[in-house]
Amino acid sequence: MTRKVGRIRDVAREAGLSTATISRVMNGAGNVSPETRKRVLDACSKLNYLPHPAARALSTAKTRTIAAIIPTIEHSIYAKYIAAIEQVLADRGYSLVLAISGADEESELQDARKLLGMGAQAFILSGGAHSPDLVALLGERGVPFVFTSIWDADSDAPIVGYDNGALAARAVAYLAGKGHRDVAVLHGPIAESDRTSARRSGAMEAAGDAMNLRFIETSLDVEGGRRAVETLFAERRDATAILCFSDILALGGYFALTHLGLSAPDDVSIMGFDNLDWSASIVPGLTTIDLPARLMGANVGAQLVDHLEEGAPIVSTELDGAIVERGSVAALIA
Amino acid sequence: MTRKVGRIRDVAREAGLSTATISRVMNGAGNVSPETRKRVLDACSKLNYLPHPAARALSTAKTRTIAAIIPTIEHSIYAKYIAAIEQVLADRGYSLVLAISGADEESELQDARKLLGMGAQAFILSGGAHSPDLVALLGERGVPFVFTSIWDADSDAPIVGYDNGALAARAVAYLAGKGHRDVAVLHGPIAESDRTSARRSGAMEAAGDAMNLRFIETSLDVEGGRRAVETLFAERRDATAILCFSDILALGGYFALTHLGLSAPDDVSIMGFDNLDWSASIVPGLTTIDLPARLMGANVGAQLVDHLEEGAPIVSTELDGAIVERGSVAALIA
DNA sequence: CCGCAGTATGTAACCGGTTACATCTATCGC
DNA sequence: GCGATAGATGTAACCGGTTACATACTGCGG
Repeated sequence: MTRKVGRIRDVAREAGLSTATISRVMNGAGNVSPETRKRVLDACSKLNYLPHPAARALSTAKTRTIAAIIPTIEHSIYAKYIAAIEQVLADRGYSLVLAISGADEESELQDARKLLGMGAQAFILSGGAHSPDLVALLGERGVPFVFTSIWDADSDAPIVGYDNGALAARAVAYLAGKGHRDVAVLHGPIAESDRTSARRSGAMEAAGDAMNLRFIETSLDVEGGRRAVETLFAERRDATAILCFSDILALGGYFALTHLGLSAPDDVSIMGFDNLDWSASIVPGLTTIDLPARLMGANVGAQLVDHLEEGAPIVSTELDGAIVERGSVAALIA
Repeated sequence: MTRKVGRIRDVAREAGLSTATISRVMNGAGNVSPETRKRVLDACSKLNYLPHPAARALSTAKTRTIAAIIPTIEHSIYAKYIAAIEQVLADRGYSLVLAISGADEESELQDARKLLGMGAQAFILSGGAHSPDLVALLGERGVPFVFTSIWDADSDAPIVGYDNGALAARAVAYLAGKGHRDVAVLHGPIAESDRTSARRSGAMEAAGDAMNLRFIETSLDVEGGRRAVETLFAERRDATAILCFSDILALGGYFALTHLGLSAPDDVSIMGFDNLDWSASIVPGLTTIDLPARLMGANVGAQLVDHLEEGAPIVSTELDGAIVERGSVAALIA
């Protein structure tokens, strides 16, 4: 009934050798004569042998599996980032197990427990807000983990990410440099992301008294951006620029403007955050902050593999973002 | 050095019982007296015990892990679908291992081998074009798999998906009903997706001699859509409608129109495929075909778990799409 | 008072690899 | 010609659970 899959024993019998030799060939280790190696490989392919992963994991204590827990996969910025992780892990012979926690610390902890119970050897976490139990759980078991998408020079835990506050400040300074004093700042739910609050603080600080920032919290999707901008303009049009803490919101902003018969940058300037792939194609091109999502994924993936394979230390790394200027922000003539 | 993690033996010693009893409690099976159960649970939490996944997998031959191989994660339609799969698997105590194959049959086969060697108990594949070796590999090992995103009533393998040809035909018929005769059809690289060719055939068939379809192949991203539409209008404007086989392309199309100073649906009608979440927010709202990505993910995930847990048969299921009418298609007055 | 059924628990074989150690053979230096 | 050494291969313990089977104890009917 159950189709018996070949075991190492069968290969050994087929090749007339011991299981130890088969194992040596499979792992490319030890001294094996060329003829023997060939005999083994022939037997393997004849029986279509694939080592039993659990058995191997049991004796070596290695699963070659790394877990990532993200709040959502439905924003392209995460998709890019996950794609980069998957790619580097795959190149190194590792697998990515994914859990989507929905920005809830408690369910993130549950996910981690499950993934641990599935053999994950390392964890990639998003942001810096996590249940203390989670950190304790991983620490206690000696499972390496790294926080991503944020930067905090004082963090005890390894971090690979960018400084959200500083980048937001840079965006505000950029707008200030273009002569904008009144800017509406759109962002997603603060409660759901420490990145959002970091960006808010950074923007606030950079603005100081010289500028008038108006923060608007909305849902983190295109419709949220659209609604916010429509509401903003329905009330009173007192902002010369709209800074969106996600390109997603900016896209909604464009739609709102179209709907109102207005357009950027003539009627109002608009600036994003993320540099999603359509932001160069939209008309006018969206001036935004490029986040190194891909680089971040590749970096964290490579570091974890190096750590697991060779015990290399995980070094916290601050990645930089960059303003990419396109046509959506006007210079105000004072 | 290496922090020893508690084993079942340690729990047994701590509780003054045998490993068999601990195991029985951990798995909720067999007859265990209430007091004993409590003693075991206390010992577990005291030692912070978590069963070793590989050991468990080795003796039970179950890893509670399901693999999905997708061509890319960077189109929201896949992200939605993956999110749905992850959710249902997580609810059932399963994990999702993800591989991104980039639409290449050979690397898909490699991925599958790796995932198999990682303990995946079932596979979720995209589309119907796969290496015969892949199907053979899975079949031989008795690993269940299902194709998704397509529908083929004659397929031997289990399929959960929608009929791309029929849906494209429906879109064409819809445009015909609105009086359109000349329509440009934008799509991604044919070589990369059997869904695309299915849609082409369906559209062609529905059009027959009554309509004049002009197929344009472009890269499957916003910029690709934009370029295609700009080129189209630069040459000669002979189409009254643009049918995009992905909302992504339609978005680029909108941008192109804006760039050219034109607008839908007055100057040209535009229709999409996918019903991505921004398609209701764009102005004018995009008339498109809603694909049941979420439902598909949930269905295939649930079926595979049921199959693995209870041996339930996997039943091929055709899911339906639906035209959602918004404002981007004009009715032509003949 | 005996035997049987049912419940609770323990014993140990087993899952399929890896690998330390043992064994055997061939080669080399002197 | 002999011991030392290196290379090739085999033996068996071990990784940490699960589970069939054995055992011990309890209560009940006859």
